[in-house]
Amino acid sequence: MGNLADYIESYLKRLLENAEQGMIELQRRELAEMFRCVPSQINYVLTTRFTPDRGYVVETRRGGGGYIRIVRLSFRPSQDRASLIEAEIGDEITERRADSLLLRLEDEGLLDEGDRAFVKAVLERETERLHPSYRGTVRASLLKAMVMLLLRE
Amino acid sequence: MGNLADYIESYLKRLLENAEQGMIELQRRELAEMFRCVPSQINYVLTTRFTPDRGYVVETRRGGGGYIRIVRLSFRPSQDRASLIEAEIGDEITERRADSLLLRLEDEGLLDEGDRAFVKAVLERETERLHPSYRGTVRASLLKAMVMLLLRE
DNA sequence: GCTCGAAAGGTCAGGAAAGGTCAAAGTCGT
DNA sequence: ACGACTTTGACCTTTCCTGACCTTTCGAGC
Repeated sequence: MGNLADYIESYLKRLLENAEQGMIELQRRELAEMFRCVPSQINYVLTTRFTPDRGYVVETRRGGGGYIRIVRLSFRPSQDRASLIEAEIGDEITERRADSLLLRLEDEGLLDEGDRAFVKAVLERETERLHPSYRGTVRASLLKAMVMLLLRE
Repeated sequence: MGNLADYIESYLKRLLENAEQGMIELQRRELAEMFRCVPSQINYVLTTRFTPDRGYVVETRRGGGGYIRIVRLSFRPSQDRASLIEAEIGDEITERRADSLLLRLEDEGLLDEGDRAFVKAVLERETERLHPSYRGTVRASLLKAMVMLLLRE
């Protein structure tokens, strides 16, 4: 754990711990100066460490007065769960597999009947008019997004 | 949030909050003097932040006794959520309009910062690898699905 | 009424100040 | 020596702010 990216990561996480609302805002250039590295190193840290899968969202703005904002999601889908969802769903999924995944989540008590029905209905409605060859991937995107939102705490 | 445009934006929004009928009227020159900037800076703020997509309408009049009027459009009206969202998003949507809509929902207090950022991030991630000609429709599907899920309850 | 000048607001292009991207080079563990 | 991860730097895009110049409206004086 001795490289620069790790130091920057833990510095940012420390800031986040102490931040109200689990959100910090800073400038890329300043941070880079602080760690004496090129600015693009900051992007590297952000894209490898502060991803939605790991429970973070990064928003930025360019131009004068630009900034980088890191939000720590209140729902932190546990590492396992996030990667499990990712692995289970993948880049595309059939309707049958989507259904059975939803049923399984309901069985495990992670989703209630109403949520499951709602997600199922949205999946059907949003995919039916699509060209068949795109349904699988869109269904996967939709399912991942909604499940992530529902499993938050 | 450290630049002039942001300060002017939040000043105007504060005025709007306290205004009856969600409408304010002011003079460009005065406002510019107040913030010690050139008048055209006001136009910049108006065209970038108070757009119809974000839920505002701006009317102006030149000449003696000229003015700038900003009206805030509110969602709220009774119409049920689902059809309102459907109407607002439609079959496809650009990234810019999606951002505007999310900001508007946050403005209205229907979404918090974290949820907005999360939805924005998912839209970007799930959309970037797609063929450009499909992005608009997939983005619309994802946005509708997530917003409905978040506003349900 | 007309004309003209003053008093609004509008437009646009350019420079400066952020942050973004990508590929090549470097490092490190196995 | 290989592969994965890290670091760097050259070049790109977006956003902000200003200033020079343009258009519209009103009203005073003819």
